[in-house]
Amino acid sequence: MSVIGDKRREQFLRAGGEAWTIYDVAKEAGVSAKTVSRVLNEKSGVSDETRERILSIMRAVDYHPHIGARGLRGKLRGCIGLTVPAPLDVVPVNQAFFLWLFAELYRAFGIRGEYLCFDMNPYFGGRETDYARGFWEKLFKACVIAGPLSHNDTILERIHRSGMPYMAMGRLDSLPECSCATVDYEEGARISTRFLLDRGHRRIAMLKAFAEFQPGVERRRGYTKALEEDGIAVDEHLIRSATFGARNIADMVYRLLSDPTVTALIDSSATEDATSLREGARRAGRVPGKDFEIVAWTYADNAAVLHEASAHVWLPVREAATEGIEQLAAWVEGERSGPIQVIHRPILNETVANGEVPKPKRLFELLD
Amino acid sequence: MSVIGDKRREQFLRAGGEAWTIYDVAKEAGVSAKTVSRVLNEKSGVSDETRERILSIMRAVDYHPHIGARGLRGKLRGCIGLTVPAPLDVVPVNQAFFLWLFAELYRAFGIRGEYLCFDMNPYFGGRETDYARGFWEKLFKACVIAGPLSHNDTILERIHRSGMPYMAMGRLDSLPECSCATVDYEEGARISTRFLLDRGHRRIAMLKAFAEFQPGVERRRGYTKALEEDGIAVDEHLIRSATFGARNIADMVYRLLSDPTVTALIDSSATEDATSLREGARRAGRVPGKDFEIVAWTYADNAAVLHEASAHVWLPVREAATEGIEQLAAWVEGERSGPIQVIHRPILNETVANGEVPKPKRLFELLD
DNA sequence: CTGTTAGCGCTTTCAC
DNA sequence: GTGAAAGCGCTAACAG
Repeated sequence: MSVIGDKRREQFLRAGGEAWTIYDVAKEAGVSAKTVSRVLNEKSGVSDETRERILSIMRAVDYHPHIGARGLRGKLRGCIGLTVPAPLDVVPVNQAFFLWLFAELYRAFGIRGEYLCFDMNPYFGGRETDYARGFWEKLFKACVIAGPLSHNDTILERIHRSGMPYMAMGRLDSLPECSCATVDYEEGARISTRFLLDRGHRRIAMLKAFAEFQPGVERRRGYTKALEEDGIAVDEHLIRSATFGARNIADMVYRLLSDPTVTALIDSSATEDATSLREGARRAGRVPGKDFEIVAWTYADNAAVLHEASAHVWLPVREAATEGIEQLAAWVEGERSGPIQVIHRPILNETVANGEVPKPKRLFELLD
Repeated sequence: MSVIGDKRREQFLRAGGEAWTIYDVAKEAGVSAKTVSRVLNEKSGVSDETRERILSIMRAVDYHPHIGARGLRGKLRGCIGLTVPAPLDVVPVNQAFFLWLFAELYRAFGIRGEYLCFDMNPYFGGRETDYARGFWEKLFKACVIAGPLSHNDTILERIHRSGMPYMAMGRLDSLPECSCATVDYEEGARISTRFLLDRGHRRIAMLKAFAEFQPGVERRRGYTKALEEDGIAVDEHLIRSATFGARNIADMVYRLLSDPTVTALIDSSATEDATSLREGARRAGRVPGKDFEIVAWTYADNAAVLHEASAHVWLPVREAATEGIEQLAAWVEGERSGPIQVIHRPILNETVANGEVPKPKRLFELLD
């Protein structure tokens, strides 16, 4: 039962094709704007008859509230944000992981009709912008921070203090109480090193990623701790930071293995690409799995990134993220409050499947 | 040269941690809000000295304008929208295509610091919402409409009339002047049919997708036109609409080929999955490429979706989309105005590579 | 070069 | 059950 029939609808569209405001609807219904607002926000204090009348006018004229105006007076925000602390074309985001993450966010938020708003945080005018600007500009009602945080990040603390729902897929030493869903990289490095120490190695090299980021700091700390447990001093030459390129990784492996006293290698470079490791070893005249032992890190459960490895350390980042996203959704819905703290432990696996994992592709790598 | 030093910064944060408004900045600078607004919007009429002072205060207190308030008085909008006319888990979106599209949008918009806002248009409370709500709610400054439009879509016309920049990756018979970047499906069907007619076939079957959508309508029209050119009447039994499942496609192929008079098949189902076609043929006791000829459709240039096919029709949808996105970016920047009209012609290719294209995965299909 | 006033479309507060 | 008035943070129009 529509007050304004379909045929008459056109004549109600305002001159110039402007959209209707709450006042237009109110005038049409012969009520005040406040009553329309009450209907809009599903609040009580409106008779069924009035409510129906207003709703049918809204439908007839295709009324939509101005999302910015709502956020101005009320505190309502528009979107669920997805930010990356470092530009997408700089930080290595895996295609499969991105697709997975998008699907998760769809299930948690998209399905409920939320907007999902990406801030890709580019180098804009030569330098990065504030990755949390979506919060400060009052666009985001909640935010997922995807990617490693710089070890001297100061933005996260401001987000944290704002009280808005957020979930970082990484932690920060400087803010242990932050809301996060991640993996304990320190523990990953510790058990990797422990494993090799227990097998008698004393000169253990580590190839590590994310030098300038928190996960890199954690890797170093775990490695150091394990060595200290056995009273072994850290030799700085045995730690090398890899950037996110195959050539660089091969180079770093070559340099580490050129030292003949090195009998073991932890590949925590996070590339999951065996070829560049083999290439580096070959150049150093070393045979992986034969004259040195390897522990390789992987994001895929029970995956054999490198069949020559003695063990694989599985980092359950997706599993942590799934829980974190769920909890963030609950926080947005007011069913809980923050902070979220999901920190999964890496698992060291000595028996791994035989097949090799296909080389992962970065987000903007050529497709097909 | 900052008016407020880093150490003094904290004391300028308002009590309760609320964000600064333009008035706070103005008071701090000893000017009016309008002057601050001018600086914010990079407008002239402010002395260099005043501008610098205001800018340094903004930096010091980390001022960010309220994006909603800007859109309220000014006409500024927040995000570049990405909408799907049908829910993402219903319409078959290819993973590779999605990744490609995201990369294109990143290059066109993300790089400039624009927000990219997805409206996934779910079945919300049992039915689809208006896929253009991001426009009506004044959230989108521009919008890409990704996916097939329903043949009786009425929303596109309202977007068109609003004058906002938009680009649909599909057309609508009812709105030939709409802004779009797409492929001429009618022409694709026409040349497919023409090819088979010229090789002497008279009983040509067509497996077609998107029954309820504009591309489905166009397929039928092209097929019909070609037959009519040769004075052949359309036999309704020779056209079957496939839904987006492998089983359904095999079924439909089986039914079409069960008719022994059928000597040719156009597979415009858009699945790019050869296995279900072969399965259907097998069940009908037919040998593809031997006792019937096939024309298969593909989105990948020079791809052999089906090595038994006599010809492949390549639909350059990505190529069209790239141009469309570029033009949309120019429209947003005010360097041009709408509507965008990029309509690429499909190419019929008789010589195709030998290898087979891997089975494409849908957006939310299980990964790895 | 700078300020004042009004008002964007909504929600809050308070009154009836 | 309903409305009047004020105000959220910003910018347009106009004034000086």
